[in-house]
Amino acid sequence: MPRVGLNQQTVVREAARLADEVGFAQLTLAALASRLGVALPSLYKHVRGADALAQKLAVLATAELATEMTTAAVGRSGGDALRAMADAYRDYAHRHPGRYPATQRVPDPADPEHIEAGERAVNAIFAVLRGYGLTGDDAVDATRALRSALHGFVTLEAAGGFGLPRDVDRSYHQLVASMDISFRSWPRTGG
Amino acid sequence: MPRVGLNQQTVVREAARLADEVGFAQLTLAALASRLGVALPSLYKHVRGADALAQKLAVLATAELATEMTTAAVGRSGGDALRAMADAYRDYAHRHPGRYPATQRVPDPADPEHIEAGERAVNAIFAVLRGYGLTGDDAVDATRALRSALHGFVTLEAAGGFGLPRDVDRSYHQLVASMDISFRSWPRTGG
DNA sequence: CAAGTTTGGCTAAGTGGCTTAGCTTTAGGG
DNA sequence: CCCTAAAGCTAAGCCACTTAGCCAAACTTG
Repeated sequence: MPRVGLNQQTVVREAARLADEVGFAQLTLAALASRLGVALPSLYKHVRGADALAQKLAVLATAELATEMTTAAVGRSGGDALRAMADAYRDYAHRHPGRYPATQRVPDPADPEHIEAGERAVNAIFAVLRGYGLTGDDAVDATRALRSALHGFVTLEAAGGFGLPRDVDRSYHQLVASMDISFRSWPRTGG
Repeated sequence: MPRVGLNQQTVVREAARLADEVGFAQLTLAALASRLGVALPSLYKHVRGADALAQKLAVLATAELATEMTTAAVGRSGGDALRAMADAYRDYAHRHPGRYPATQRVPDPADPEHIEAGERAVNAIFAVLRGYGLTGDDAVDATRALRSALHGFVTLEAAGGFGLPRDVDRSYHQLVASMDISFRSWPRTGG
């Protein structure tokens, strides 16, 4: 049997591509193996199992998303930065419908790369909020609010939860605009 | 074989209880059958399969949630109504961690009960927004924003996505307060 | 109350996913 | 050139869902 020459990285990368094509929930070791041209159990030489694969995919996707959020906000501030980051966020979810859900997995404390990626994403948001003068507890609250709004919107959109004909892009822009207003007049707690 | 006397309603109700105990993702026909004291295939006399069960559970949970949201807002208006409804929403997700995820399934057009439940939930939100003077396209956008924020928060919270020590209840209240501010000064489009 | 019918239970069997065990063969290093 | 580590394989088992087909309980009706 000629060797295909896989390693963990190639396996995870192909899993990401496959997930984007068929959906995160339909990402299966069987499909991945056949896509890579090996028998299913061969994958276990590179990943510890289905759950570990999802975990590694989470790292990959979180890192990508963090990078795109950071890049979008660079050189901007205030509402400009917020809009750019929010657009980058939703854009990523659109371009990578299979990877995006993976990013919601809570970072594995045993995986430094995962921790780092998660921190980069949060720090990108923190940096934007600093432009609104939000720090400390206020920044934590505002970060949670922003993550909730963006994640919620993107998730509902992907699930087909927005039934009415009203344009979805516009709704998103309104949501971001309303967050901008909120951050300007955030109820300060002095944290 | 003595009959247990199941019907679709008892099956779905027990599924809801079981989901709350073990989690929606761990809700399995095998576990449900053993809980009900029958063999697994017997369930097929009452439900068409695992997917249909999830669908029926979605109807049950959506109807419950819609009722609680509506009840919470009754007799209140403006920020009062918003806070009451938001609290009811998160409270439901806390009390029914297995049912809540089921509510995210998009209503089945072929199931009038499901459609009705979904409409009741949306109408509850619409009613609250009317208190802010939001109607037409503005109300659609604002509804999407509110649903996104609440769903996103509750989902991230349930997933353990809020790592920092900052109190989560307070963050939620801040989020709701910020939505209140947003709705007061919603960027009108004249829809 | 008896007979017939409906129906809610059952067992058996097949599919597809994940996982482990253990073998073989390739590829690379001494 | 041989030896070892690793990358592939097959076989086999587990668990979930699903379908088919049987049997007995309960209801309906004369």
